Amino acid sequence: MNSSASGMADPLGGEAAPARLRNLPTRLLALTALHSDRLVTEGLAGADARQWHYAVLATLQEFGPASQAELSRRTRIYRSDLVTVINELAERGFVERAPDPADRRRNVITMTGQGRRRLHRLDELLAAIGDDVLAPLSREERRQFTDLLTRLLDHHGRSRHRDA
Amino acid sequence: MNSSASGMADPLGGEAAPARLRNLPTRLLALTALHSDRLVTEGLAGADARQWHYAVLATLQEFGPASQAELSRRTRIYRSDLVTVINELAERGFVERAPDPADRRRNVITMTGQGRRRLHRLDELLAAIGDDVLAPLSREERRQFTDLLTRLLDHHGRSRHRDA
DNA sequence: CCTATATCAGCTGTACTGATATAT
DNA sequence: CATATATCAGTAGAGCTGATATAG
Repeated sequence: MNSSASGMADPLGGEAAPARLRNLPTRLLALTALHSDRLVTEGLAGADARQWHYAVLATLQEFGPASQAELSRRTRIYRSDLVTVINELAERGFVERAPDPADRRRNVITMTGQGRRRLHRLDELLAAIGDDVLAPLSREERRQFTDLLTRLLDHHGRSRHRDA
Repeated sequence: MNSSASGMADPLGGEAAPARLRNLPTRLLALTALHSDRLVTEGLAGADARQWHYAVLATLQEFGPASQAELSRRTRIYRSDLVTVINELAERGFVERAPDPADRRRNVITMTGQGRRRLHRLDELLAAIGDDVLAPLSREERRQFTDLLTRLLDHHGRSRHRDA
């Protein structure tokens, strides 16, 4: 009656998780983020967009034309993945890619007027999705929540673990 | 070692992200979770374990022997993936898989003594990792943080998934 | 010579879907 | 027949790595 006739992990009729899991902060964080990501991805997909599109357009808006390498640094999108993202944005007329005459290794990515309009549309969309994700929290709690996340991120951003 | 000679997205010397991204709650959540997941995965890998192992052992400890379907419902691990997880745990002697004589569609999964010891070891490990992830927060802030996450999860659990 | 850039090809692990054999 | 279980095969997208051609 409930659901799982295929290999599904019980969307609807789930039984209770053990206390160890219910109270594990890292797990709560992972599950919340998973759900949030899903809402964001679905919401953007409905407008033929992806998170990475927004990240690139927002960066161009704030810092002006930039090379792909710079966009990579600011958005944390891998340069290899950025190629595709810029392709998608260029196909849709939101950015233009042109070789940099001053440094011919680089492409200069510039946002178009359409891209600017697109960014504003995505601003609205993401605000709505954010409201949905944070729905159960009061305004003050939302402030708290983003503040705590920012502090966690800052802390870990300073201490990088990469090597081994 | 510090920065990008290959296709890397700026481990260390990243330039500032635009305000739109720095303030986007869904993005903060995603990045924090990504980092947390990485610490958890690495920490557990150092002990030849995975998050799913812990979820299954914790469930068995709290609710006793169970079928794979029940474990799937309680842990949210897909049944198809549970097969592998149980294999791994069984190989290591932490659980036993036996056909259920009362319902021969089922396997009954039972935790062994070794499994119990393993669970306690992972409890300690995860507590240490959690401390690491939440390091910059005071005890009261940690409480707040997990409380906010729980409320978000509960809220959304009614519509899409279920936990409790 | 060494480094940075853009691009390409590919890997890994996670979440998820679909199908099947078997049992109830 | 309809449903539940365990298993297997496979997909989609994210995050990441390595290599290469080219430019500084």
